[in-house]
Amino acid sequence: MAQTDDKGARDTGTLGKLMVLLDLVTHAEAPLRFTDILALARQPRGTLHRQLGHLVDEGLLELDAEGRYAPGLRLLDLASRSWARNEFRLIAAPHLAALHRQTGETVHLGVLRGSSIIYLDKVEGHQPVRMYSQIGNASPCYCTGVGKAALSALPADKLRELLPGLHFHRFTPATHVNAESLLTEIGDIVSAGHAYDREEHEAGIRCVAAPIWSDDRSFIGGVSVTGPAYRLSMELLHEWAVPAQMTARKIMDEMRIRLGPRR
Amino acid sequence: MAQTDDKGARDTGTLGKLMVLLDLVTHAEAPLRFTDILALARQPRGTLHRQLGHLVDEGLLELDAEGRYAPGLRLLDLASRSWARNEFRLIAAPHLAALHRQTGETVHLGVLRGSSIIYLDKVEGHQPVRMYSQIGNASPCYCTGVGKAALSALPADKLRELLPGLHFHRFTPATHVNAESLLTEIGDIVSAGHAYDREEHEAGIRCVAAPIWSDDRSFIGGVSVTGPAYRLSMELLHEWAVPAQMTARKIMDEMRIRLGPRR
DNA sequence: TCCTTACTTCCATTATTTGGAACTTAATTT
DNA sequence: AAATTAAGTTCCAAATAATGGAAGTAAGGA
Repeated sequence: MAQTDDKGARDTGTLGKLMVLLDLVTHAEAPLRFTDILALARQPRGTLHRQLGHLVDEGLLELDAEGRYAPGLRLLDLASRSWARNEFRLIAAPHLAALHRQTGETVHLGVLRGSSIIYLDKVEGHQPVRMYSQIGNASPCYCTGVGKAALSALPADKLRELLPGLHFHRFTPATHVNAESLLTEIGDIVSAGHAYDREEHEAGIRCVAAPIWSDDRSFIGGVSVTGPAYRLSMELLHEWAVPAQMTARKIMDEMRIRLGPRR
Repeated sequence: MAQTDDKGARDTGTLGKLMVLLDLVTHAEAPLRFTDILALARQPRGTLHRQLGHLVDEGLLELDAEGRYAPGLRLLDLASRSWARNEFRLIAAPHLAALHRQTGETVHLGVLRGSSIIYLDKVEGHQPVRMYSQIGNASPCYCTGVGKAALSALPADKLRELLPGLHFHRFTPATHVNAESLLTEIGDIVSAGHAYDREEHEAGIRCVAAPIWSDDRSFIGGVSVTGPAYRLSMELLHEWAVPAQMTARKIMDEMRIRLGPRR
């Protein structure tokens, strides 16, 4: 099993239990106190206390003077190495830059992981970029351009496995809220070769995305051109579909050369 | 270089052992095969195999089709949340932008963690930024501007604890290679209120940095103005020292307001 | 001061990890 | 093609670490 599912995070094993806890704290809006975590994690006091202690010892969590737990900086160092070495990102980078030059809009690179899209890179305009605000973020697959494009490259059996696990959240009035309508659109995306996000994740934001996959489909991602709805009409977005698909094609070609034809 | 740690990274406990392994793989130059890791980690075959399996199950490592282990993408998602919520960075961001506008050079924000500086933010010019290439990176404290500035804010007893643990690596001819010369310079930095990096970490790169600390010294970091030696003469760098110190002062003032005066 | 709430420590019990060895699979040589 | 070597995987009794109920301590009111 190459990719870990959302389900994959079993809470068995010492590491599994600790990762559940780490997720709980990192996904919170603000630092959590011991009692808050106690209410969320179904663990006895003593056990939870020691588990949090271990995570703090390792720098995965930080405990401030007011006794609140927040994500630790150790994660940053680990992640920067993960990102710096990621082969897919390294291969894609120049092609993303070219697509950005061609379109003048923000370009994203994402990879499917379980039922989430993790953004690996972003090329945007002049302003001093808040890259991290996007890179690394896990977004749902059912309401993002890259996500839906990726789903269109998923073999039918994997797609059937994935769909029941989705929890549809209505981010905007345009968000898919059930598997049926999503599945219908995925059919269209397969034929067209590209996917649109019609303000489904964030109001006022549109994108067009093209899927990227390895021959054996063990790896699936996508590239997108994103921008504000006031500037990107659906007609203009349609024009960027072909450049996006060509960029995806070039990245796939280079992956085949660099990583071998099987994958 | 293996320079991260501090007393924190004990290899006792299940999590500690797994983190040692995770560090080993993330710090490697390239993906490692099982046998490579076996040679590096002092673990029996069976034990190592199960440990790696757990890390892969949790998405902290990834195992490719050729049986090579690489850092996993789960780390990216965790880290992006750690970064997005970091209070110090959020407070500092507008002040970094202002310093960048004033100097026209690259501005860095870093925090001392053990004997490493972890870069938390970066503001640089127009080019589509490779932020992650710097953000999150752990660099040694003894050869970076932010690092030496941070050391100058460390209480004497903490500094004495830290020094013997340093492993001096001669990155360039100008790098400090022993505690004595470093200690002498730290004395100068304390008086001056700012630190220079005279091409000590990377040839051709200079910077001036000012320390940032909380009242109780539980938190120590720094801000720097960095640029190529051909453009930043030592004289020009000297001019940026005051703006850097004023930026540090503003950040500290705001931290005192937002996080309470004790810290 | 007493009372409540929040957090921390203790330790006999329980569950997980350990690691040597046997086993399977893949690659290389004869 | 068979034999040989190397690489990776699985097994299970013993060793070790995690568990969790309960008792202890500290902080913040009334």
